[in-house]
Amino acid sequence: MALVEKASAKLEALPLYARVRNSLVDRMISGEWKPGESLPSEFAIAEELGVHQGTVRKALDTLTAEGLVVRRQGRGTFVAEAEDQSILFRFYRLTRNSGNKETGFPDSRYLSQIKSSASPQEQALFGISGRDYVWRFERLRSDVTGPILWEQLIVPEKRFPDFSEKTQLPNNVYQFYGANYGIIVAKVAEELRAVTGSREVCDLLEMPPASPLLEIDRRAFALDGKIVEWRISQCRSDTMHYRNELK
Amino acid sequence: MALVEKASAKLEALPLYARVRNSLVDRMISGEWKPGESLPSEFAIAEELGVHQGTVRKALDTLTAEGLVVRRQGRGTFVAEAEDQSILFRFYRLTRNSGNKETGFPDSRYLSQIKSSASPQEQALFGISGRDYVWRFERLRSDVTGPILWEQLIVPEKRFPDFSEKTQLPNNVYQFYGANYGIIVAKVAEELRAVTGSREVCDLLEMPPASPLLEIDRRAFALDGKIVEWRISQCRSDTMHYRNELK
DNA sequence: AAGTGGTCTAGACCACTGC
DNA sequence: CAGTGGTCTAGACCACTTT
Repeated sequence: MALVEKASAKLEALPLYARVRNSLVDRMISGEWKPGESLPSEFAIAEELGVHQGTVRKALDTLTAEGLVVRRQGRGTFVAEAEDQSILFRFYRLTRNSGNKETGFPDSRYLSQIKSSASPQEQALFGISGRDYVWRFERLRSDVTGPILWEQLIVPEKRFPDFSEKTQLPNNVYQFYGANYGIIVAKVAEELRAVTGSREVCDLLEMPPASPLLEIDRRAFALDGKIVEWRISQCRSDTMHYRNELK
Repeated sequence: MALVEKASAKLEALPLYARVRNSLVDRMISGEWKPGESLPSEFAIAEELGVHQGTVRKALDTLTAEGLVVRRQGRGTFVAEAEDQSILFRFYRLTRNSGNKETGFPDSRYLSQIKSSASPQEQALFGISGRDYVWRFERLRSDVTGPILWEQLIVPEKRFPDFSEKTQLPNNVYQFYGANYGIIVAKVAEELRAVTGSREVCDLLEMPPASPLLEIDRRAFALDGKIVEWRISQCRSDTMHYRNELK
């Protein structure tokens, strides 16, 4: 039952706490603990794996730093939900320019929602074949002041088997992925560019044609390292900006 | 000599390791240890402050996570330099689009360099008065393929007393701040927008007039929490993009 | 009161660096 | 070889949450 024989530990590449961390991640991937559910206590994990509680703590500290679990004193350790660490700042960096009025979380209007075969680029991105399908969503996000951004969202059908033309994506899609498919978004990579808005998008955003827009090309990675979502957004840049803090 | 009486620890708001961390940061701010210099060993700090070595380790782990120190097994603990954690990715997120040819670190050509009184916005930003001065640098950064970005860089004279019209800023200004003024840039906040390039900037960047440019408004914070540099960059967005990874 | 995570001390041993 | 940071165990006590 021990995670590894301690005698062989010296031969292993990774320190013990890192192997504990990995074994916990594996069990999250397998779905043993879904987002929002609690993990066993430090002592329980330590006993199960045959290591000291302090070593388990270090593994859990690592997971906390990675944002994969949330620990609450007196309550327990929980698989992080997309809600935790305030999605608004974790994955949503767009902010109104000033007059910091809270305009609330943006609402989404879906413009289209179709299943189609994966393009070569999508095949490469998602690691799927030409016979596989992807779902493409096109939506317009607005807050009380009006339209903010236009967005195309693409996911591989394989990982979201029972989608249909009627599937309603909620505002917080990452929580939706977690709750319904056990998919934990562990990392997001974004590329930002300034582009000239097409006539169609400018119309949707209620801007003059050829306005400069902030384009965000985002890939969301699941715990297993594979891309589960590709998203291209074009955002008004007159009233909004993208915030980033580097430490 | 002890950091705090342990008896009074219960009354303190912060845990011991956090107070150790803060006292170490204070000494970095005071200039006792400058960027690149080494701190005392864990045991030495522990003895000096009258705490256990494990507590000092936790404080140093925190500082490592914050990027303020770098630890090297067998050698010691060093105040982080701007070079550490590879400046290219820490504070320089601009990358060529594809054909990932390494085009090298961009070179800078200075277009102007003047001292002038602080505008109201600059007074607020830097916390200085209307009688204080700022230095404004305007530069064009290029790599082997040509111009990449135009940039205006503003620093308060107070913190950089012996600047002159002849001061040559090196490419890596943060290392320069550290080595020459003991200023450790602890945090950088950026706001990104898409803008329409002015005729002058488009000319400098060798782009058609009114091209969409990626504008980056950046404030650099020193260890003491004050802003030490304000920078506005406008970057070509046809060949370059801004990369960001959210975890 | 019992169970959880958070802090702090204690000490052993390992791995790496530089003399 | 001595000195550094890195890992791992061990156990005490505290703070918070739930029952």
